Amino acid sequence: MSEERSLNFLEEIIEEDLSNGKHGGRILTRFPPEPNGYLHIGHAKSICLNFGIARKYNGKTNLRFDDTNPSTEDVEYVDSIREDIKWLGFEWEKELYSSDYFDKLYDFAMSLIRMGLAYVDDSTAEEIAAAKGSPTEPGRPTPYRSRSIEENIALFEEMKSGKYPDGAKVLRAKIDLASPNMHLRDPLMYRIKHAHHHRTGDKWCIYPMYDFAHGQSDAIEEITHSICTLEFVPHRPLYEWFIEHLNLFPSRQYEFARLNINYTVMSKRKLLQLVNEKYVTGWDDPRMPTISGLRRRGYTPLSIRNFAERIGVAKRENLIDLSLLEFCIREDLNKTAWRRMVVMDPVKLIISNYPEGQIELMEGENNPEVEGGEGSRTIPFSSELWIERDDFMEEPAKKYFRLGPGLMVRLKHAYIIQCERFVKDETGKISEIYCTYIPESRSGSDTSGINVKGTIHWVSAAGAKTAEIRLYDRLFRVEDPSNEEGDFKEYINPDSLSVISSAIIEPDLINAEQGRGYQFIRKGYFTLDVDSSPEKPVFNRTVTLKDAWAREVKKG
RNA sequence: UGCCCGAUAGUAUAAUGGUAGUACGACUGUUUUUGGUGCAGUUUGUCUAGGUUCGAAUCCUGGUCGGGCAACCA
Repeated sequence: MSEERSLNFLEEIIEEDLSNGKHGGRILTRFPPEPNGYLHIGHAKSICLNFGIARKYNGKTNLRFDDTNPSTEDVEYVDSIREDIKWLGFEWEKELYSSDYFDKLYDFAMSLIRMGLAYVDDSTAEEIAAAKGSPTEPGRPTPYRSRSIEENIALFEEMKSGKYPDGAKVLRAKIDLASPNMHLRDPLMYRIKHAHHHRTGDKWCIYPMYDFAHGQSDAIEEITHSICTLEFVPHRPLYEWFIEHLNLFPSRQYEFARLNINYTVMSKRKLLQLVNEKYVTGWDDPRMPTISGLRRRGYTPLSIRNFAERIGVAKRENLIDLSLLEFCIREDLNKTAWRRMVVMDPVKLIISNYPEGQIELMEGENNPEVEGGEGSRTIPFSSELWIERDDFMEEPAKKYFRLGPGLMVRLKHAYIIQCERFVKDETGKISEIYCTYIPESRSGSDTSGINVKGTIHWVSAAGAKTAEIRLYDRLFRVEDPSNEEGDFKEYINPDSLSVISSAIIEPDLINAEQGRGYQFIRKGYFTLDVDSSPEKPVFNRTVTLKDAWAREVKKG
């Protein structure tokens, strides 16, 4: 293992355990999603942590679906979770389900009852909540706390057999109603839920609570390091209480701070609202921070893994700059994306000294970052071209390196041109720009000796194809929507999506492949969307390029 | 006003009693047939008040601030 990067606190714990010979040097972690939604980038952090730590220390990682609440869970989610983890580049040792352990868990509950450490309570949810007291006042026992062991056994069996309706009874651990830790005030172990489970069907009508399932599941699998997020810190004493009293394998729980990124939200509940209330088109909307959304947006597994590595792991609350995620995807795509030319806001450019009707085939390397360019494609050139409207200024600003009356630029992969004149339509909008080209300046065999400051992209008008382009921006207008007054949805960015219905694309882009990143030169990184058809390609903008000129303009 | 967790540049994250460093961002310069990339550089920080110590970001005490905990959710 490389020691270049310093260890995070979890790696320190593990190295210490390893040097103490704990568990015979065996490391087994687990990733335990509840299949009630799609995975998001926060889960990606956890996945990279759990799988990454195991990989680093020659251990393994189980995938365990924490499916103890049938009313919120579904196989649709199981499938998407599996796909997302694989896509991120990780392989699990075993695929398991908390529901695999329902029989064992039931037996565990019975033994606790026999030890006098659990009881059936007939109180309503409200009564139990009221009797729990408050953080500053101790709780009181309900009348059912003193039931005999025999009665509890009989009642719990009846609960299991389906004799009672939902909510009629619960099974609680008998711990300490005065504990300063609310989680220890006789927590619920089982509730009655006559619901169909996506794996166990109708076999059960009682289901264990998280606290009675998670630690024991870890112990059954002999998980050595059970890594979860900070909100479970107060649950840890309970996790240990069950393991201790049931005399199980001593799995240990460790907690880290969950990921937050600015200008988005990161809770399944909120993401579900965005989907259900149609603020986005689905879980995989490219604006969503879900793994499937990021994938569709054009993010690569490597960029997300690198991101997870760079943000680090600690126990303090954090709000990561979106710019770091963007840096990570640019870093990867810069090295892998194929360059293409696309004009999004076109204006006609006519080269008056180039033979009308002539077509010349230019060559453009696919990837200048790689030796050999990963091959090349041909780009037709002719006397009529489309260029970007903002690559021309009637009255050029200072430090403007593009076209303007009398100015010269290079057409990427082609010739240097000089602007002669321009024409406006009746609305005052520039409709045509006339230039002359310098024949000796052809790209690759330039003998003109002329140096120009600017290079612009273009597409030949003859035979030009079009595509729909979807430009995405941050989903929210504020950095931390969850911490603002009122409903977080009030802070949605109304301009998070803008569509260019017919951008002009160079001919080769008709052959664009699904899953590949493209850099539209000077514009950004793009990828083909699933909505594409052969007649109508659709591209998603993954991220813009850094734009020093835009910053210059902004500064005034 | 109980218990628990935390506090280092704008944002993250190191330094584990001995030179406060790294990344992103921002800014400068340089290279460039992408105002991209690359390269070089600049910028900004230990919450606070005490204590221990030759020496404290680090250990101790008080305070302040932020977060979590009283779902038949996970």
